[in-house]
Amino acid sequence: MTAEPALTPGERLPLSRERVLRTAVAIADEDGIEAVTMRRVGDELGAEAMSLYHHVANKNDLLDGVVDLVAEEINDVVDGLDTSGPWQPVVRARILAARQVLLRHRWAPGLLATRSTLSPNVVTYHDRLVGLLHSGGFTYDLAHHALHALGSRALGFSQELFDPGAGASAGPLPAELAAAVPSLVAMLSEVAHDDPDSTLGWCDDQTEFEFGLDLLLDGLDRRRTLS
Amino acid sequence: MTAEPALTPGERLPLSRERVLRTAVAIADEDGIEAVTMRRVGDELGAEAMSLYHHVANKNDLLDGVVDLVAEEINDVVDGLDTSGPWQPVVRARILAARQVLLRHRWAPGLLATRSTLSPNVVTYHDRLVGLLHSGGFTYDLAHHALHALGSRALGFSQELFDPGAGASAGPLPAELAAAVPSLVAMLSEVAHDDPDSTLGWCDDQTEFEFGLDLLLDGLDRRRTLS
DNA sequence: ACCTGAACACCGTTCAAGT
DNA sequence: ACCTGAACACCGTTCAAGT
Repeated sequence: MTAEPALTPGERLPLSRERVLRTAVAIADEDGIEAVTMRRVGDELGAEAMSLYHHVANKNDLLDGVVDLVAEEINDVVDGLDTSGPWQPVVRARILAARQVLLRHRWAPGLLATRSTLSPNVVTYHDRLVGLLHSGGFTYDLAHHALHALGSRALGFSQELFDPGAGASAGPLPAELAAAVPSLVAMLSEVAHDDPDSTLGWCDDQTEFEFGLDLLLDGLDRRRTLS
Repeated sequence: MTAEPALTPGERLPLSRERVLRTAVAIADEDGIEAVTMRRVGDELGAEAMSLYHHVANKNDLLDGVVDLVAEEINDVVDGLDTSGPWQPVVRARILAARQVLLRHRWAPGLLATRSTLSPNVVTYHDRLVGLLHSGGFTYDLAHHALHALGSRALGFSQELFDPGAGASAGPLPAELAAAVPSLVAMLSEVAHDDPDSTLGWCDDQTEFEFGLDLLLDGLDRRRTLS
């Protein structure tokens, strides 16, 4: 994708940490994160798996680098946003922009969640967010609570454990299962009735994300004006 | 732990799906979820890894079963709670009780997040939650939004991508890194000053969980009274 | 029917050897 | 210095064979 210096046939670009990480991201985008193996990354670069170890310490380090690369992409996007005006629409727009980047890398949220060592670019992202909150009237104490309350939502995603819509799109439930979860059945039928268009996947992820986000941002603003 | 029929020495309890799953939970509690391999579970039961395949379809099925077992433990606990009175303290107590169960299985949240097939007991848990919300005055539409807004918090945990306290407990930051994240440094120093006792791990997970939970529950109650 | 041993395909990774 | 081939330890899983 990026321009490369011309090479005589048979010649190969030297490996580098950067190329290794970008290749890993490309593989994950194409075939999912589980397709990212040392052998596959090597193959894709025309090298042996073992050659990668000169540029990343091990697979864990590679995945840390991949996460950091995605976070860098997020920072590049959100750094260009307008930060003037009241804090709430500014923070809201920032988080929704981060979300757009993650939607280009569907595997990223799951990977983010498993990393133990923290990515410098993820830290930087949160630093800027705290800056916006503070200059928007938050005490640092409230900004701190806000980071925890937002959790992964600060970066634009929320881990859904249970998608109520999964059952709906799979058609009517077996009678015995329906009897076991009467409230969900009642909820499903009413919501489906309200919105008959969305027959499949009637939970709109974006709408639900924004609902939850606004719930939190509204609540935080209320606490801000109380302090 | 549970009473077993007496066996003559050398005799062995027959395997069963239940015993396989309970053994897997015990291993995860002891040594973490990554220690749960087919070979290890077999060993622990005095059987070969391959024998497990007569009771679980494959490792994925085993992990699904493990998740469902934990969710069953949660349901057993929350079903005993008092549900009289206003919805908010009832739901709050229910979620915090679920959280207590998950704190006994630290690996469970991470596993929950990776499962694609949904556990019957997780579905049941959410069914009861919707029931409480509805009888507490929620429309089914709002209850539906509430499930998405709560996300993993409904079950008592929140995936933290970034623990601001991790840096604090690791001692003072290197100067160049501190300069790169000025807002976090300012936040850290102010919050640490407010609460000088908690020198290590100054983010109280339980306090932060409850702060975020109450933010959401308060917001939901406000929308409830508006509708 | 339930369980087993050997084997297979696939990992991440080590290491000595090449250039 | 960077890269490689063979090898090792560990997975999940298949399969034919035992009882």
